Amino acid sequence: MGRKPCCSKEGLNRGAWSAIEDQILIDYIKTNGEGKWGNIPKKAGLKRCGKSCRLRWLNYLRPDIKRGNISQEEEDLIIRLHKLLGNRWSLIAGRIPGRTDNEIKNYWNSTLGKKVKAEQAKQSKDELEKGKIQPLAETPQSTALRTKASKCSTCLVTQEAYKAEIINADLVHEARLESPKSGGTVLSTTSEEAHSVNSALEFDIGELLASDISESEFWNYCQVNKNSMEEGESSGVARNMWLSSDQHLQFSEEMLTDWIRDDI
DNA sequence: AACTCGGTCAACCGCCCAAAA
DNA sequence: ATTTTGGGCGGTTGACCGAGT
Repeated sequence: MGRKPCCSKEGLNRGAWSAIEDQILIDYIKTNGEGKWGNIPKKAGLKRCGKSCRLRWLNYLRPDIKRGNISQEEEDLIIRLHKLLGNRWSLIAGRIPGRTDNEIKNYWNSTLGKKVKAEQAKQSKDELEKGKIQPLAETPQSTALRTKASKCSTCLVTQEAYKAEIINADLVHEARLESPKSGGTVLSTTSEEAHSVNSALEFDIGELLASDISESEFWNYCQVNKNSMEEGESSGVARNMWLSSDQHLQFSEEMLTDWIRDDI
């Protein structure tokens, strides 16, 4: 039963790839194409496991990989996408041509993450000094949303789950709502409880990310959601939507008026 | 010159899940 | 229906390098 193992790990090379190994892999893929990584070591005569071949090709040898420093535009995009998607490096990389998930992850961990953190700290400090904002712990909004996203390429997000995420404090683990127009995701969640909620209306995040839905479609979703709210809940949802969309969505005044009447 | 330290990045690890058998 | 694997992912490691002392 099951599949045969792709390769034995014994007797395989590890560590840095040599130029000769690189050339063997390039030649093989030029002739046979990508995929079937498990077969490559045997067929190409490489003493590497299939996983290692795949990684080497995708992160280094692929012809469409962009070399050189990350530009300012790319950096801005990475920051925006990270804000939207969290540590979902492959998704971020998918939207930055020529850059690999590994490269972006490394860049974030070594440079960008610290930079963003420092800027945020400075911004908070400035605003605090100007009296624009209350200290975080005292701000009622600070508990509204946590925006850490996690791996959810296959997770299903339900309307009910979304409600649960936003409204029920016990279930608010991670939720986000962003504009597809801004190049981000619509909604993601990792709440186990929320996942277990049944609903007829399900959204596959992977599909949504790939489908590039329009803002009006997105807004329709919000309207449907809103209409299913109990009295008194919609304002809370609206607030959270507003908070989460503040920097990314360009909702019109009319759109928002109905939602944020009392709560902000 | 020798050493330490911190940053960078390629490569590996371990997990998850869809697909194959 | 069940077991097993391959592929894909994010997290982590460790080699390497340059700056500072």
